[in-house]
Amino acid sequence: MGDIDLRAFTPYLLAMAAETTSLGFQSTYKAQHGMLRTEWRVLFHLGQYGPLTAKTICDRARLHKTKVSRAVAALEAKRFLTRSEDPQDRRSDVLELTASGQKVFRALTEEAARFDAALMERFSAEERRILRQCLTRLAQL
Amino acid sequence: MGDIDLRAFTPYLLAMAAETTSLGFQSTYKAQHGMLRTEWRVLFHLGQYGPLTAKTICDRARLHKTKVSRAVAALEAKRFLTRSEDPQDRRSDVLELTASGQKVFRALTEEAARFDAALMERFSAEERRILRQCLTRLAQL
DNA sequence: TATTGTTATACTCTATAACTATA
DNA sequence: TATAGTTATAGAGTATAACAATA
Repeated sequence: MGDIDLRAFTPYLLAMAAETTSLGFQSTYKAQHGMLRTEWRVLFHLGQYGPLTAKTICDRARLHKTKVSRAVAALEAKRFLTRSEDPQDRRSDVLELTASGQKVFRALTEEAARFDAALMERFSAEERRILRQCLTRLAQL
Repeated sequence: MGDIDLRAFTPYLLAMAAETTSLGFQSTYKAQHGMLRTEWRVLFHLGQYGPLTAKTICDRARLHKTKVSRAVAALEAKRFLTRSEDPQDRRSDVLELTASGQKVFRALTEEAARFDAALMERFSAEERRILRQCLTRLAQL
């Protein structure tokens, strides 16, 4: 060996690309709305799919229940969501975005779409298709 | 908006792919050699490019001096590198891998090459080329 | 004055175990 | 017994400021 360059090592390249691209969007949800990454992911799922229990968010977002629990508490403190008792299972609460939470969701999804479009602008349609396909498969290992 | 899926958001996809692919290789340097990610990166640069000062590693690896400082101390404690005074600048030490450090470097680079080959096996030559090119550009933003 | 490197501090992120209340 | 959710704790990652020694 000895002829490998770290810049040719896929996990390294992925980590660098993820770090670089995340930083830009991070400022949108962090600086503008005081949210952490997990909070934004939980807010996104509630905005996109409607009222859900924490368990459902865990399954769909592939997040551990402790992360969701803390993100939900933080979003509740910011008045971005409310809880109501789940009639089918009293261990769970159904979580729902407030009007304020929905407003932030819309602002963030719009910002995300703009951000992604700006990122992808530098690639051809073919490159974008292959990039997305490769990343999706690597993420699902 | 509202029609964006988080799985179509490039920074999210990159983060997922990076996390998934990193976990596998992490066990190699962590479990087998007790190293953290930054230590492996510093060790790699010393193994690949020979004796360097901390400053040079900072520049080449794009790592902050505090991270390099702590990684160097950890690698020194493991007897993977030694310091010697830089004749040109007494603020710096020249860092050099020990025989033990070189052995670990060779083992890890071989393992990295195998790991990468196994990852890329599922893609065509064209897909690999485009993936690498896209990631390199995204990492350099 | 500026740079190299170290130490201190804080915050984010990840992972796990232990606990509660319900099922 | 098992599951939904909470709390506590520790380790890892990131970022910044302050400092000592040297340039």
